[in-house]
Amino acid sequence: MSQTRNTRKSHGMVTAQDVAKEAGVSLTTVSRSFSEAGLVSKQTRDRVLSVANQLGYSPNIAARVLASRRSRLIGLMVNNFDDPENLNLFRYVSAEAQKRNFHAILFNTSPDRQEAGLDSMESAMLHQVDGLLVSATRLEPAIIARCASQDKRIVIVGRKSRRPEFSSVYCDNEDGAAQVADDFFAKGVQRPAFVGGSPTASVSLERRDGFVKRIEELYGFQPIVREAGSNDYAKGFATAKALLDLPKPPDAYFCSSDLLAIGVTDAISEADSVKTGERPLVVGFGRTMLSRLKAYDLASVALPMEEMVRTATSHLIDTLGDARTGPTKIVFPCELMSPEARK
Amino acid sequence: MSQTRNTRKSHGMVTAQDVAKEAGVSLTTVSRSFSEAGLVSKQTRDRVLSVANQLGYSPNIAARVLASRRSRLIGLMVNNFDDPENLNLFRYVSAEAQKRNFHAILFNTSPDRQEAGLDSMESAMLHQVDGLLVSATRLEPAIIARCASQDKRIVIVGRKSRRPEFSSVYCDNEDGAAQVADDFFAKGVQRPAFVGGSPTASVSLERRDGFVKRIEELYGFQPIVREAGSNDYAKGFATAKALLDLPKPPDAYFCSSDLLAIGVTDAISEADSVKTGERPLVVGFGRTMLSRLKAYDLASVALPMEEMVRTATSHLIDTLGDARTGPTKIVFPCELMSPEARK
DNA sequence: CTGTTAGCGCTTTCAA
DNA sequence: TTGAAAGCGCTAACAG
Repeated sequence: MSQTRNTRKSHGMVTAQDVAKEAGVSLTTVSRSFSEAGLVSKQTRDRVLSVANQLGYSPNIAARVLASRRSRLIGLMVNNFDDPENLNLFRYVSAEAQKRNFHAILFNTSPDRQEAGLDSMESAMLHQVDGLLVSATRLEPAIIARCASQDKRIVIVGRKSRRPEFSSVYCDNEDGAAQVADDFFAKGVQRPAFVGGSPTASVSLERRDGFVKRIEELYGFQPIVREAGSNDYAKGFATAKALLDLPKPPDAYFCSSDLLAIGVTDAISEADSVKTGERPLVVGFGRTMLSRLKAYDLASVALPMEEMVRTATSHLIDTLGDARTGPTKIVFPCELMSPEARK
Repeated sequence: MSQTRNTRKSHGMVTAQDVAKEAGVSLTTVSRSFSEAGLVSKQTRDRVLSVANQLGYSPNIAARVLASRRSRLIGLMVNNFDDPENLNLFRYVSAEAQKRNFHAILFNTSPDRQEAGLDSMESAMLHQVDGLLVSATRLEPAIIARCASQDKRIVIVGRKSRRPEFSSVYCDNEDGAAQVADDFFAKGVQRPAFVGGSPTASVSLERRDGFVKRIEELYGFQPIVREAGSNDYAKGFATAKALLDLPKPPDAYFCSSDLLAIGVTDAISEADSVKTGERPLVVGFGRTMLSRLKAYDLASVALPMEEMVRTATSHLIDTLGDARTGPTKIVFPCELMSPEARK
């Protein structure tokens, strides 16, 4: 190979080669000194590291990825940017990933983007993400196929995966919803209603199904069910408005998220029908910051968001290595909490 | 070179080489067919692309990054995961980046993480991010130094950069705050107060300074100033509580964020002193979802979040190429809006 | 424990 | 317009 260049490459980047030369060891030894395993004597390693430090060397990730076929990058696919709670997804995924020397690369798959899901998936693949964390919502079949074909490890966080090939980490949405039904029943609710978010979002569906099922068991009839269309405040508001116009409006609303519940609550506060009569119950889901606002002080089903997200992230990272740990489901419990409950 | 392997590498990945062979062209031509520029005849290109497609080829990003020294990755450094508004940062950065075939890689620099700022910076460098988008808060000097040394392009979004070497895209926080002062004055407020978030966050400081300055001009004295400590609901609540216990509590609160304002409002609602007298004014900043909640219906200074974030992102991407476009400042106007104002 | 030797898959001069 | 060749900087067998 023509060594027409001098030690420092034209780009001014110090390479492992430079360090090797300077420390009087081989390139391999430098490489090894930078990988965790103890393939190198502490003595040599220390020297290498110190020389590297002196020279201002740091390994080139791209080269590492190319050679090792591992990127230490996990793709984070998210499509809901309306629910404030999703901020916690970013927070804990990034925190947990970084703790383990991984990083999250963001894929916005929200439906209002042109090149949504599948394209993101492609990009993700190209970026050699080691694994994929998919937030709550439904995956398009095309995407699923694409993943499967690459047998990338995928963990779905927030909802149960129907596809057996994916792991998922979630809370027991059905059970949480059933608790609400029980509560309604115990409180003598007559006309229970469910207000869901996006009818394609599994989380919302799971909560709906759990609720409907238990209501049927308890009451012998189905609750009123409305899908707001998406998980957002205005939609919750509008949906409740419509419900309040019914001849006999519901006397209790179970909403598939706190965000919707806030909207529903506000609609109720405005309604004339309510000002005269009894105030209907409203229960949300998530026990997020929103449910804690004093002005609402909403009953809500609590779920261990941080633990869920961290678990999902570390589970993903942990199982990247083993060819087949097989898809796993990790379930966390939910618990309906009244607003007074201090946490 | 020993060609001991067959066409398809052991890893089952189709390479540009494979495509070249199959299409009867050179590796170079394949590469060129995949880069935008028209360095290749339409005819050849089409053939290459079709063959590639047939073979299921897609370029390996790591190799591309290694060879080209460009990653099409922008680092997004964020340290506030409490303010729901920050979700919009993720939303619009990722949307805008993806639109331009870039991706955002997330760096959580929140102070509660051990290996916060500087380490993230290191990682960012290693990941060969082409540029860095830094959200509103203050940058540590060490980080600044590190960036400068690599002369990476950096854009600060949400606040004015004090360092001349960085570009920033922000709204005129001082002016927005001054508008609030004017409003207070016009409404006959007697004892104005400012409630800030983190005293190290420039956004909060800019808003404070703008407010204090104008109040002084109008009133000839300084408003009461309190720093909640961080931009979060509970802190806002607690701060207002303390203020309400003063012998002569403020009759108007300007808060550096809607989140704080909500907390302040709730504290006020609870206070005995208020139940009897006049209800003090509360004004927030951002005109976020929170300020629109009917239960609060908060006056707030509106800022063009989407435009700001998108502009910052595309400005960053646009200026990656040119060695020295020189740091730029792009300012958007703010406007105080009363709750009634429909938007 | 350390070094040698091949690449990983792509971009990029330089020549044709 | 196309191709040949030389790496980008690192990892990973395989020896020793």
